[in-house]
Amino acid sequence: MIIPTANRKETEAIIKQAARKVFLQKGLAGARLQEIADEAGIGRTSLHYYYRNKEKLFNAVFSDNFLEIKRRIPYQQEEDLPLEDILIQFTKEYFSNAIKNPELDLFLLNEFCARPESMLNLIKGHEVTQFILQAFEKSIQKGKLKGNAQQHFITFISVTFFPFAAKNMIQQMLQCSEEDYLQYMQSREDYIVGFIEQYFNTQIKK
Amino acid sequence: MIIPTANRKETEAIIKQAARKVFLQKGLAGARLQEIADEAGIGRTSLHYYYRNKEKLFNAVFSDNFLEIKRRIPYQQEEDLPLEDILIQFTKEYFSNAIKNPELDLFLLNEFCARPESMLNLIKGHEVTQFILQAFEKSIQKGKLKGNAQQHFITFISVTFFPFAAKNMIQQMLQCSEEDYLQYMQSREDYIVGFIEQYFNTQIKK
DNA sequence: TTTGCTTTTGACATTTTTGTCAAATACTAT
DNA sequence: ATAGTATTTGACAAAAATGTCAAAAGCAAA
Repeated sequence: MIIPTANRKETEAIIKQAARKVFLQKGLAGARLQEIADEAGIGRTSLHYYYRNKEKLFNAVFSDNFLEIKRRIPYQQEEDLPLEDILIQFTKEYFSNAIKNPELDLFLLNEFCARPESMLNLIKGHEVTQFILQAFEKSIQKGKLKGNAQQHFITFISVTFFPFAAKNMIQQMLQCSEEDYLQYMQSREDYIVGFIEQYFNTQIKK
Repeated sequence: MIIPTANRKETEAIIKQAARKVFLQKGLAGARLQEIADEAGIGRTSLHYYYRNKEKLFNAVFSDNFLEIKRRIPYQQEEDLPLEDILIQFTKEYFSNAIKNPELDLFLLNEFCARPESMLNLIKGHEVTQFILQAFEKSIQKGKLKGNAQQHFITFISVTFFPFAAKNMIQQMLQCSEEDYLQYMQSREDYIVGFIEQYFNTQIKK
């Protein structure tokens, strides 16, 4: 009798990491098993041994990323925090995770397009979206914020999520290296905090 | 002697339109020539007759989209307009085009990832990026705006570009239909104008 | 209607990518 | 060391997708 050795899990992890890299860069259709194998430093045939086929491999990597996403989107039910605090807290935790994995965001965007159902689960199982949306609504109801909750919500997602999804685009637009980009993203966290304080707070003063 | 009949151009247009649809939906790697042919209502072999191969077809469609994108990104060299006016003008023209073609934005984002080189040309050939970035810089230099030009630039791109790229994601998050989404985008144009006036203008008053 | 061209079509070839299998190798417990 | 299992490998098969070609069909002018 043989226990699935630690080595197996290790290899699986290496493969998934390699696959992840290639999938994120090239997408499901564009990824080549050979490239993944090379990246993992194993023969292509071994890929089939561990994961019968491309789709299975993709799903394996992907369900991992589900978990990663949930980790990345922290959610604390302190209903009564002021809007500002909710947004800032979310931003901070989101950024600290997203900076480690900027590629994931574009991938997500695509999945929402390619496989909406599976993404729906992700959202449904995780109420943070509704929570933030409602935070905007409440703030408006209380007269602390002017305007439309949905639009504010979209704005908030845009300024936090998009810069990661558009990593390559931004690099090209600002004509900067990856290091510069990461630098921008590092300081962007503080920028966003300032943004929240100014924009979602000064609304009423107009 | 025969003049390339009007019919040829027509067929080419039909093919390109079909190809465009499939490419935007599936990306270069994911698109199948057969599907494009079906979509265009012609035999797959004819595709090769008009455009020798997939890449040529892609480029043909794509250079059209280059034009489309350039059309979509209006650029007038009125250097001396105030920042606000520049941004608002850009936003209006951008929105009027983007609403007709939300798919293009996500496609672009992906291409920047998968084929950065070809995207570079698009940007290089069109100075609007630099123009807007510089508009931010000038405004800061003049003391009319506080903060960092790059960050503001990213914010501006985020709130305009992202909501189109994230069409499906937003639909799921707001749990709304496509019509609702388009509705939101319609009214978002005005929202953004308000946003520009408030945020990129009130910065100094803090 | 014939000539000379363009366009379409289907059969086929090629290439690319994925998937299978059995033999070789490595590993582990007895 | 050996048996038994896990893993790797390379040769091969199959499938999927692209690309080529020549013959057929269409069309317009003489």
